[in-house]
Amino acid sequence: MIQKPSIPKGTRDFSPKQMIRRNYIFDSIRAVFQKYGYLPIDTPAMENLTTLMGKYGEEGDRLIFKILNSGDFLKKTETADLQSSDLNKLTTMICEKGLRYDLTVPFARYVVQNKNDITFPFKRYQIQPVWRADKPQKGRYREFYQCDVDVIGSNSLINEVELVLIIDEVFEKLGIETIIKISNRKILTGIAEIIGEPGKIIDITVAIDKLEKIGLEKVNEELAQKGLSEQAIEKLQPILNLKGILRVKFPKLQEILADSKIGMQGIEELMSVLIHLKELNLKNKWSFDLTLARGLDYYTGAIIEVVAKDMVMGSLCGGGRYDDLTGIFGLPDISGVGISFGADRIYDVLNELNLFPEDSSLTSKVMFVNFGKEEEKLCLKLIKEIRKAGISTELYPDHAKMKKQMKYADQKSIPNVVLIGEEEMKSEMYTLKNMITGEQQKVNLEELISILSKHN
RNA sequence: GUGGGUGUAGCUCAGUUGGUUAGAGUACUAGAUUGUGGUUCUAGGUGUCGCCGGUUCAACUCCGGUCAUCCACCCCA
Repeated sequence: MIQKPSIPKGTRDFSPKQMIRRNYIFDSIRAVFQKYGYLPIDTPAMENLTTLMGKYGEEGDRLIFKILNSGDFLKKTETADLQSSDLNKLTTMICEKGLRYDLTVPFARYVVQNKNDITFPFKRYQIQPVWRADKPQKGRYREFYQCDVDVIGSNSLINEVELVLIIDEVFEKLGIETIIKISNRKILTGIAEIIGEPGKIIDITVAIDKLEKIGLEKVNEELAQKGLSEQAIEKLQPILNLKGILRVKFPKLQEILADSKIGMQGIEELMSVLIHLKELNLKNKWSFDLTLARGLDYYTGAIIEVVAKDMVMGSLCGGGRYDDLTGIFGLPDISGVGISFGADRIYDVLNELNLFPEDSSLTSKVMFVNFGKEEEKLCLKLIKEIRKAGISTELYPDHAKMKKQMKYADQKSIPNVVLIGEEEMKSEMYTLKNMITGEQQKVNLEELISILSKHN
């Protein structure tokens, strides 16, 4: 029986046209990364589960694709294990590898493993796919590419500033208008401290994040549901009600956080970054956004998120500072900061807003029509010379009807066609047809090459 | 994990209160045009109507289940 082929949920094939466009995104981003002095690395698609688990929060652990051990994967299990409902325990017995969930954790692992060969601060970029067992929907895929830049082994806030410059430059280059949102986890930590609920940072940040979406009342409800005391919620109100421009917000925040050392430090760090940005005349809009609360557990300082101005789509880029990601792997006191561009979402935005450049230059410049055996032989010789001149050239491989060959050239948007039949073979003057204007002329090889090199 | 929409030709979709032979556009192939594409005209369809079951004389149509897909929530790039 013939089965209809398909691909796993949330994955996609990419056509040549799509790949050309995807490569345009990757090339643009890579060029900017290199301009800022970052160097490339690659890491394996799969990592040991011990490397991945516990780094992304409870939700993250659930979304990691686990790989079944090869061979007799049940050999470590007892019947009781299989029947028990403790899936986590069972998972550790039958899987020891997983597909990487992001590029930051594998990078931290890489740094620890190669610490002796790395000169710090280490600036690296990495463009590779990651996998998440999420339910697919708009702008959300189970396999997607991240383009990461991170610098590890430097506490300087200049790194944060430079990352924002990279963001600004990438999106300017791609022609997407964005809003770069910036905050600092320490401020949120400080807030949690001040209201007397230091253990509830995550719940508080998630709730604050929803402020715009669901409103103050619902946020308060949710906080109560998460077990925050009435007093704590009361204390939080002035913070949730903070409005206005930076000059107004900051003094108020400073007032509220005066007793929190970490909170004050967060404000100071943030200010330092923002003051730099103000001097640097960014093309994209940027702002301090307290409601910005990135979910990943490991962020400790700056938090950055970028959204498109003209389209509703999740974040196109996100990141922040992580003070101790390498500590878990045995290399403490090394701070890193980095961001990640979501290439697939950027693709969707460029596509939707019609911002992809014309990509005509990527098909062959000229196609030779195939008239038969003798003609083929001559064509191959001529084509060799033309390719030597750096011109993409193809010969139609089959001795098909002229109409079919012309149609092929037309559909591939090949701008020139050369016809060599009996007559042309004799005279060594070849018929060159311009497919855009429809004009034809007789030329020799030299003229042919010179004409084709012109319309580059 | 929770909720909703949609599954009919390669693609985009029509298809009447259930009724006999399942439709359009587009794409594709051939011809008009034996060495000339994009326009035009003509001809060309073996579609498990997503799958399984139920109701009915009769189901693409109604009901139940299931799978796929899209959207929203959650979370994220």
